[in-house]
Amino acid sequence: MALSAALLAVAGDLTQRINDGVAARGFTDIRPAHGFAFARLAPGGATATELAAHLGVTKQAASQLVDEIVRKGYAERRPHPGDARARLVVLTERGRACTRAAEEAAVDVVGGWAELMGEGEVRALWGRLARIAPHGPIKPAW
Amino acid sequence: MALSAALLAVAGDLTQRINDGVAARGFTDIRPAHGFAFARLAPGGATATELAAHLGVTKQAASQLVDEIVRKGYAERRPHPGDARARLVVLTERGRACTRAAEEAAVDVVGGWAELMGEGEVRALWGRLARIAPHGPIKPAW
DNA sequence: TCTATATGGTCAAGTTACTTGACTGTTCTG
DNA sequence: CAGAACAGTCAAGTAACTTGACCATATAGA
Repeated sequence: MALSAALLAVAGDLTQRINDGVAARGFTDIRPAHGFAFARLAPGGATATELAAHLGVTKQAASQLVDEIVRKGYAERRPHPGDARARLVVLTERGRACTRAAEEAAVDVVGGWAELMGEGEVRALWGRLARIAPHGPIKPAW
Repeated sequence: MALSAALLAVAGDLTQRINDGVAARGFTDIRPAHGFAFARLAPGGATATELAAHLGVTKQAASQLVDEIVRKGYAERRPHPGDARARLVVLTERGRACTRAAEEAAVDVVGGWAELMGEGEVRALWGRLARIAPHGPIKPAW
């Protein structure tokens, strides 16, 4: 159970720091959940239902999240080529800028880890984590 | 950012599996957050304010959580020896049984990891995590 | 000691990020 | 070309928090 707490502590700390870094770069109106949505949208966009599956929430919740990021100018809805029911959600330039800010912030934080334990160790840690739960839920379950 | 997602995936997966294991052992009316509260209460109890600090929530939220676990029979409030303002929250036998169930479930899950990557690797992983964010937030920040 | 401030806890109300349920319009399947 | 499956939306409900106001006790300073 201590291992579980350690994992949560690291995940929570990292998420918080990245969010702080993103806010420090001028994007103060978004939450970490939006960042994980951006990650799914970045390579070519996605539908609301795909986003829902990625985040582990209902399609209604995903749709609400899309409403919000569209309203705030981070994404836009386009007609889906090849499926008239669906709408493709794609990032705007602002959305891509925010995603870059998140990447920068993540590099900063993980760089701090590298000072603590060495670059190779960080890579090894990453590799092990990726093998344990490759399709685990992104959102918290509690 | 992929590292962040991997961490969250593992933390979420582990938390979920432990909770499922606890439910399978007959404790179906609690959430992971309660488990983290139990971990703080187990060695001699704690006040609501201490619990709030441990979980990273307001004292009101902690107090509500205590109300709930008291109502469900997992803990009880006692007068605090040496501070008439405070009340010491201690686990009941049911609370301790639930904590043991959580430990068992955790052992099961982490045992699965050991099959995947070896016992030594799991220990190494644990050690590194503990060094990265020894006082990170237990609760999700998003 | 007495007073001022800090602290532990509770009560009440408000907020937010979800959920469930019902519905429309479009696309697959046999 | 009917009927099931699916993308999306609208509306309402809910759970787990939050903020704010308050009381009782404790601690520190004059």
